[in-house]
Parts: sequence; structure tokens; C-alpha cells
Amino acid sequence: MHTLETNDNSLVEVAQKKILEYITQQGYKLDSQLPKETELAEILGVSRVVIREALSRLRAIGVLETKRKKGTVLISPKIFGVLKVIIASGLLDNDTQRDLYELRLMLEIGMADFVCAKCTDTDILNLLEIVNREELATTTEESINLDIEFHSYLYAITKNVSLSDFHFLLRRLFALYSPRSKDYKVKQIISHNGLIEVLRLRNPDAFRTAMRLHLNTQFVDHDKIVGTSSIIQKNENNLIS
Amino acid sequence: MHTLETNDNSLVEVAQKKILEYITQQGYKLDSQLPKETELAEILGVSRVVIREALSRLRAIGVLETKRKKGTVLISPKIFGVLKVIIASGLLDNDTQRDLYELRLMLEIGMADFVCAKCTDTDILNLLEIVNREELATTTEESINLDIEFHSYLYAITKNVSLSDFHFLLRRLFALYSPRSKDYKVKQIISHNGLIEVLRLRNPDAFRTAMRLHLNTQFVDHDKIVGTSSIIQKNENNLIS
DNA sequence: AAAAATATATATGTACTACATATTAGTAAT
DNA sequence: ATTACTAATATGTAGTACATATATATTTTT
Repeated sequence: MHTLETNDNSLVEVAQKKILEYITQQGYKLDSQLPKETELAEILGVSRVVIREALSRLRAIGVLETKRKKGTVLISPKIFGVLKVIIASGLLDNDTQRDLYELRLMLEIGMADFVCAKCTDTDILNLLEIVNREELATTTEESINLDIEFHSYLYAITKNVSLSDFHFLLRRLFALYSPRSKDYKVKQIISHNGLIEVLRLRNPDAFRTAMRLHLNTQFVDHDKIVGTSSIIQKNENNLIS
Repeated sequence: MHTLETNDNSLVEVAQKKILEYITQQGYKLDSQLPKETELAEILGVSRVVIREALSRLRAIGVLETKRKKGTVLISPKIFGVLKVIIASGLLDNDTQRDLYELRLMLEIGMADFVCAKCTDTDILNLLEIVNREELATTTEESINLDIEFHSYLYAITKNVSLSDFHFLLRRLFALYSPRSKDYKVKQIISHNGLIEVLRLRNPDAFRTAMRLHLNTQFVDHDKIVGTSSIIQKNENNLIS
């Protein structure tokens, strides 16, 4: 069920855990300064190398920062910060990539409540302005970029920074093999303009339905990939291993 | 806009990046074996300590595994694996926690399409069985656990492992200060049984609306915390019209 | 006396060396 | 052929030494 297990065999992993425990135990807050490396080494009874590695890992994850002379300080981690490295690694398997694609669709539809609640009249105007620029676009690249800008703006309306960050990452992930078919605009049931009109009403249910119709092509494309050729992909994966 | 920057000052961070580059450059795939630490040190022109730290970070992030004697092998990272550590650190600021709470609501509503598409008749029966056990529950703790079980099952129906993992983590995050008011069941507009009845129809739009109504109390509680009562009022207005 | 420049102390960053440990693989014994 | 043992090997841990940056103290300059 829950496959997120961590087996802490090495001293480093134990140290990492113990440092985190130590933090909560000592009631350290944000910007709190941790003991210096040599002290931590003494406290946990391991060498400085182990402490350094553990701290480095925590730094990689984004829960702390270290500065020369100043020492180690706790920071408030950006929840999706690490995902950048993971996605950039290019090691995500096909299943996970599919999962993330679905997640994006879910969020785009699911965020309706928050978009409607926080959308100002200026937001509407700004969205219209983007659509205007879209209509003037000549190249397909330009057109795609403006499409992204439109949706990114919707995310921004929610004022949910984590959501925007996540979307930013997913956007990068799906930038390459964008399954957008060439005639996607023709097949689109609701245009950006249509979305704006619905958004004007600030009715979440209506906006959800509208967004679902707008994304219809993406659902179709996704379905093609998952539905028919999923087995083939699996087999190709097995060839690698 | 995109606040997910990484400044690679230290050699370790550079090495980490270079190792990842080296991986893609050399066309390493899953289960590929990396050069041993001393070799990597020589290739990148840094000491073994630096390489070890870099590898340790990559291991912490979940893109590789190392075993004694065997060496370093690439694995397919679980996208939300690292989040476990971040969440467990207890260092997430209030804004991020609010963001994540909202994200959960978005997903719960946004996943309707996939729940409806993949829900089997046995799934319906299993959900009914959970509801049965809910009705027999005596303690509130038991009741809450079954509530969680019900929703977890809905996530599971999507067969989206990443989604389920993410939900699992969020569940842990919000387990403590669950803003669930005592009389939430009374205020709930649609019960679990109601959800199942709608799910039977396999109509995403209907299920979305039903889920939104079911989660109404959570939206209300969330709104209380955030302050502005914009979300509910807006929605209640819309319900009338 | 206030501001600027310099010096110093300090904690992290990097490197090298040595050895421990586990595990694969090869060898010997049954 | 199977089992038990041995040796080789790559990672894991530890200690030491020094580099580097920077906050703080000190001195110099105005």
C-alpha cells in the first residue's frame, strides 16, 4: 500500500534522522542555528564525515542551509523544490510520468473553487489580454507559449504558491513530448475565451465542467497512450532491464 | 515567478549536477551501474569525499542506490518519496501547509474522471462494505479511520500510485491538527453512501459536484482558518441559483 | 567620534589516508 | 555437484590537515 519506506542502514541515514529528531526535540524553529558540525558529531557519537553527509542530504532536500563561519540554519522547505532534481534526472519511469500527467489534469479541474473564489476583475482583463495576444500569434511555438501563459495565470490566481511551483515543474516535464495533436484547437470544445466567460460567473461547478471540456483533447490523447499502447510500453520497459 | 532556484556554489553540488549529466550523457538507464567512487572522483577531478557526498544526496533524493561491493545503481525515483522527510521535519511554514490542504481538496474533486473511468463493480461493493463498517463504528477514532479508509480507497481506484502516495503523505500531515469539527457529519451535505450512489452512474461531472458537496465542511473549516469567507459564501450563493 | 580599512578568529569546505565491513566471486573440501 | 571457506573489492567510517570565506574585533583614517 504505502511504498514510501526508508531503510536506514548506514550511519549517515541514522544521523540524518537523529538530527531531525534533535531539531524537534530541542524546539528549534525557523532560522534556528544548529550546533556546529564537530559538536553534532560529538553529540551523536559519529565522525564529522557522517554528520557532514547527513547535513548535506538535508540541504539537498531543502530543510536547512549552511554558510561558512555562520553555521547551519533551518529554513522552511519548499515542498516541491526537490522534485526539480528528480524530474531533471530523466529517470522517472513511464508509469510515474503517466501518473503525473493525470495529476496535472486533476489539479487543473480541481482548482476551480479557488480560482473562482480569488479571481478579481483585473484577472479577467489580464486573461483576456493573453487571449488577444493568442489570436495575433503567427507561429505554433508562440501559440503554445501563450497557451501555457494562460493556464499558468489561472494557477497564479489561486495564490497557491506550491500549486504554481508544482505546475511549473510538470510543465517542464511535459514540454518535450507534448502529446498535443496539431489540430487540437479545432477539436477543443471550449476555447480560452469560453473559459473566461464562464469564469466571469464565479461558479465553481460551471468552471469545472468548462475546464473539463476545454481539456478534452488532452484527455483523449492521454487515453490513447494509456488505453491502447500501454502494454507495448511496458514491454519496452522490460527490455531495458 | 519560478522560485525553485538552486545555487551550486560548493563542489558537492556541482558534482551532483555533473553526475546527473554524466548519467544522461552516457545513456545510462535504469539499473545501470555507475563507475565506482574513486573512478568518478578521477573523472570529475575532485576528491572521493565530494563524490560520496554528492552520491549520498542523490541517494537521499531517491535516484540511486548503493550497495557494498556491488556499487552504485540507478533506480526509478518515487516522485513523492522525498516529501516524506520534508513533511516529517515539521518545518513547513503555515502558507505551505495551507497550500497543501487546498491541493488535497483539489485532487479529491479533480480525480473524478479517473475514479469514474476505472471504478469496477467490485469497487462499489468494497466501498459499501466500508460504509457498513462505518455505521457500526462506536468510537470517533474508529469513525475517523474508516473515513480515511473510504477516501483512500477512492484514490486507489484511480490506480495512480503517485496520487495515492501523495495522499498518504498529506493524510499524515493533517492527521494532527485535523480541523474537523465534531458535528461535521451532521453538516455534511452528501454522505459516503450518497457518493457511492452517484459513483454508480460513472458520470464525472456528477461525481465532482457530489464530492464538492461532501467536502463542504472541509472547505468551511479551511475558510475559517484562512480568514476570508469568500469560498463558501460564493458557493452557497451558487447553490441557490 | 564616526566611518572605513585591516586583521583575526572560527566554522564550513576540501583532500588525503587508513581501516572496517559486507558481499561477490572464486577456490578448496566433502 | 554441493557446501564451506577464502580472498578480493567497493562502499562505509574515522581521523587529520589545511583552504576558504565571513562575522567580529581591531586599527587606521577622516
